[in-house]
Amino acid sequence: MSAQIETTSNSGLSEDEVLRQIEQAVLDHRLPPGTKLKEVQLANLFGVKRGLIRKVLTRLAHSRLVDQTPNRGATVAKPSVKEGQDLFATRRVIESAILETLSARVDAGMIRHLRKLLASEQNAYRRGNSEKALALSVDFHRQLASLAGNSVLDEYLNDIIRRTPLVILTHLGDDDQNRCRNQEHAAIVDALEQGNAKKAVKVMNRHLLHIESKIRHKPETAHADLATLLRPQSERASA
Amino acid sequence: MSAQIETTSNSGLSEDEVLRQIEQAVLDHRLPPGTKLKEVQLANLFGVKRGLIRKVLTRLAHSRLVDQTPNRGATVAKPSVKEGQDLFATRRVIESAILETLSARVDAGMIRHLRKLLASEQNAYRRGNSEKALALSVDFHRQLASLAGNSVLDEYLNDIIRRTPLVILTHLGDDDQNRCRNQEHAAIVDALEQGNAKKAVKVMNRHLLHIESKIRHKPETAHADLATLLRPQSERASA
DNA sequence: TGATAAATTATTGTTAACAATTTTAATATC
DNA sequence: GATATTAAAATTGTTAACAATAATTTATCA
Repeated sequence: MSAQIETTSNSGLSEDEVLRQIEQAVLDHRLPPGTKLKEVQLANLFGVKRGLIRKVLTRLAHSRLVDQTPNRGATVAKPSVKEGQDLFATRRVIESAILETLSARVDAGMIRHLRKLLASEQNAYRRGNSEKALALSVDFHRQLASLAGNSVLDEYLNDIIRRTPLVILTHLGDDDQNRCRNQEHAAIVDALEQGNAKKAVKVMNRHLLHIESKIRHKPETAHADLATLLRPQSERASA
Repeated sequence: MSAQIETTSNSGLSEDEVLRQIEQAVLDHRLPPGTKLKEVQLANLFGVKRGLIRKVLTRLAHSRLVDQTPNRGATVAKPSVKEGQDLFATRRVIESAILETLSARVDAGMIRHLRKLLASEQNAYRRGNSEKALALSVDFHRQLASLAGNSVLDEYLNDIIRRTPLVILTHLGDDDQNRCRNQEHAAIVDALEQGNAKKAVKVMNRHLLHIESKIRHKPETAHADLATLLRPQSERASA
């Protein structure tokens, strides 16, 4: 369990800051789904009282980033396949709406801003700085929402962004293939610059579907071979 | 302050139940925006300890139903005009997506279910039972989301539904003109039955725009007439 | 009489202690 | 050695008390 620790030794963090840091740890793939979040441990890590941690966990559970079970504590959420599919489908709806809204109000300054972001993102990829690239990819989507100027869509997109890693890590694993494709970000900005909302939306849908289409029920092994199952463990490993 | 009290005298309510009741009071227009929510008072009303109320208020604040200010307590939220506009615009996005999703999977049983709901709603309007009609109108929207089967869209719609009264009461007042028009609900179900998603979406947009279009900045009186302002109060009243 | 300061009350914020439940480790039994 | 039982430790849930802050009331002064 490795939530980032940023704390001053004599005074603990605020509730909001603890919340933010745990959210960021999820986003950075540092907190895998299923991770047990123990109150006393977190309180010690962040240099705060347990009461504050309990408040933070309540909020995280309310946002569905955390599963809380009575008397058993909190774990990082593990969304089902259906939830994962629903989340991505909803993400397509929200991101499309953001692009349509943004397309109607985009100006040269905004395009410049987005292009700068893209350049940083490409640079991070080129240097092989995986963490940085991930953060900038995420920020690209956030910036679209922010520039679109609808605070409710912004809010929901940020909610979705926070939950997306849980789906990916639970069902697909931490693999570069399951991340944003940078060239599609560029194509979205191009379309926005051309005032072509339809095209932007189309690229965005493709962008999300490249991950979404991989989220499915894993077929059960229909009829497990009993002989294989009953063989001693050491023999099984070499089979 | 009149949150509904449903409690057993010897044992208080669960956290979830207190949350639900406060949410319902907002939805029923019983808790106007700006209402002060005092912890000790709520604890007494619901027969619970103050700690539980604090948890509930945290959750309500996280959902933006409540504004919490440090050392000053919690009040029922008063969304700005912009937030109100953003919320309705987002509502149109979400409800449209729900209808599109539902249209692709609707069956005769679902139509029957919706028609029953419509009948109850019409009945309540006919009898002049305003509270009941409001509840059934809200439920209509919820049922569309539930039948559509995307849990994330469902979640967001419910969030929006909880926040909508705050916008309406803050900016438009508690007036039947600011409620759902029942015949539009019927038209939506007709369109769904005909497999006409486009039509359903169109009616829904009109349905929401009839309220949304009234949410705007009230024009400031540009240049107050000094003579009028300085006139004694009694003379002013008759002018 | 109105404005300001001081006192009192009400409310929110925090805490450590204890209760309740779960998990882990140790011990006993077969 | 495997399983069951018991004990101990860890963790979560709750609470009342107290601290800190804000709101209201009362007293004082010009």
